[in-house]
Amino acid sequence: MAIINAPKGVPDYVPPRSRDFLSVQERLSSTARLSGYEYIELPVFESTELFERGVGTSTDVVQKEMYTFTDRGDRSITLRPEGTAGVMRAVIENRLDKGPLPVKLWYRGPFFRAERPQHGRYRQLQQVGVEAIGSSDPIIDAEVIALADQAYRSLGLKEFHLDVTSLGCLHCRPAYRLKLQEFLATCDLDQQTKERASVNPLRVLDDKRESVSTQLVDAPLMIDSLCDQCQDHYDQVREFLRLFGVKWNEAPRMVRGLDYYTRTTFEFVHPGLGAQSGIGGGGRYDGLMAELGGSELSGIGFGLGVDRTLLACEAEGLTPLSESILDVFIVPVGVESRVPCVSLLFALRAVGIAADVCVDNRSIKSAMKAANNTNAPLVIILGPDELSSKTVVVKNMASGEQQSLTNEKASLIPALQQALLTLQADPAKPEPEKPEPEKPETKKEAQS
RNA sequence: GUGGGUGUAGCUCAGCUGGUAGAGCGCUGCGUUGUGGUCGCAGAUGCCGCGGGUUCAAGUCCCGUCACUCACCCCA
Repeated sequence: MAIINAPKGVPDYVPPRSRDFLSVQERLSSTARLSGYEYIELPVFESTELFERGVGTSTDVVQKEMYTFTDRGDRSITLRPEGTAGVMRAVIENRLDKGPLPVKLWYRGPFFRAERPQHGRYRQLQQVGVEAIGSSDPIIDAEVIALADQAYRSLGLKEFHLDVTSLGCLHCRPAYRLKLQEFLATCDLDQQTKERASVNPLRVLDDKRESVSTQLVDAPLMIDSLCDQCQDHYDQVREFLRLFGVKWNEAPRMVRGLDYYTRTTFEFVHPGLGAQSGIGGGGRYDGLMAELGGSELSGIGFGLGVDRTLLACEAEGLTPLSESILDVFIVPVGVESRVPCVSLLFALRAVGIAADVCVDNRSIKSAMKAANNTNAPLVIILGPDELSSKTVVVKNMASGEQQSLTNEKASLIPALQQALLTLQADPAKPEPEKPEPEKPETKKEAQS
């Protein structure tokens, strides 16, 4: 029988790597959760019109990357390619924009873009995002950027950098746009790029092809054409970033792929991912909510790519992010001890100790091997001897030490909790007998 | 949508100008009567991506096809 493959370009995360995926997702979102953002759960499909109007029909995302289909009621539906438009729709529809401001929300989940897959680029991608709606205070721009910066640092990432620029506003950008178009008209560009120059000239600045970029060294930049308000806003954002200790690069040619961005835009870039180096980004979108029929509220937010952030962690050698999903593994010896073992198992789980048990009546040797494979720091052995003496054997897998403890919840569970705390604070070396003469280079290679 | 690369054991890969399919890791068992990780010994596992062609003979050469992958455009 032929096996069925996953659709092109969608990632599977299987153990043990799925643990790291979850850790990345949880750590990125806990940063938002701990920063006053409320969770918002949204549908993964929306009316196609939402993205056409919100993201913009001139964008590549809308023009060629959306998964769009007609449902049974003849409605045009699209799997969401990004998060902000859906959040705005929900905020308007649920009247959150009429309540206390700013509305601060976070979300996570899958997004879909029908692109040609590549390292770090998938047709189903996972993001964690935040949106702060209803304030145009530049301090919130800086706070949002610092939040993303903090989220990455909480994973231990160090090698990323942050690009920041201002795209101006609805007042100063049109004039700049004309100026840029005049400049681009003097350049030698291919047909497709010419079309882009007429529809969305800013995006031409971002072209990485040398034949194009060499012609653009003297192109006018938005950053030099900001109106007084935008200039002031941008100056303040940068001043706050300085005060918050966030390091960034001025990136006047950076253009983001979505039409709604105004003023502050930013992108986090990691060098370890190959061509798809953006691990997250965002910006301010001052006209979006009104465009979607809501209040005239400005907003700012970001989306952080979970898939790419995981790749970044791997590139920096930070994985595995957790050693084991278990605290305790229980090894029964002989059939009579199976039920007592499972009773103990339930008691441990009930107090929040992650525990599993060996099944299939395996030999103690085989069961210990299974225990070792789980990486659980503690193993409990319970057989005929322990049953008759009402004890269990608790083995520290790192040190190999084991001790006999009375099998009574009141004393055993606190003892286990204490042992786990001690191990967490001061994990024993993996191989205390060996002084580990290996060279660090060899070890690094073996890991990567 | 355009271009390059790769498909051989569970994983990473070797296999020369065609001649009966290999390594390391992992896995299973044994060395231990109730103890894993280290060490030693033994063992299992392959439609060599799929279809066709050339040949006495194809993992190897040719054609097609599918899949994966990297890059361009663009993006998380």
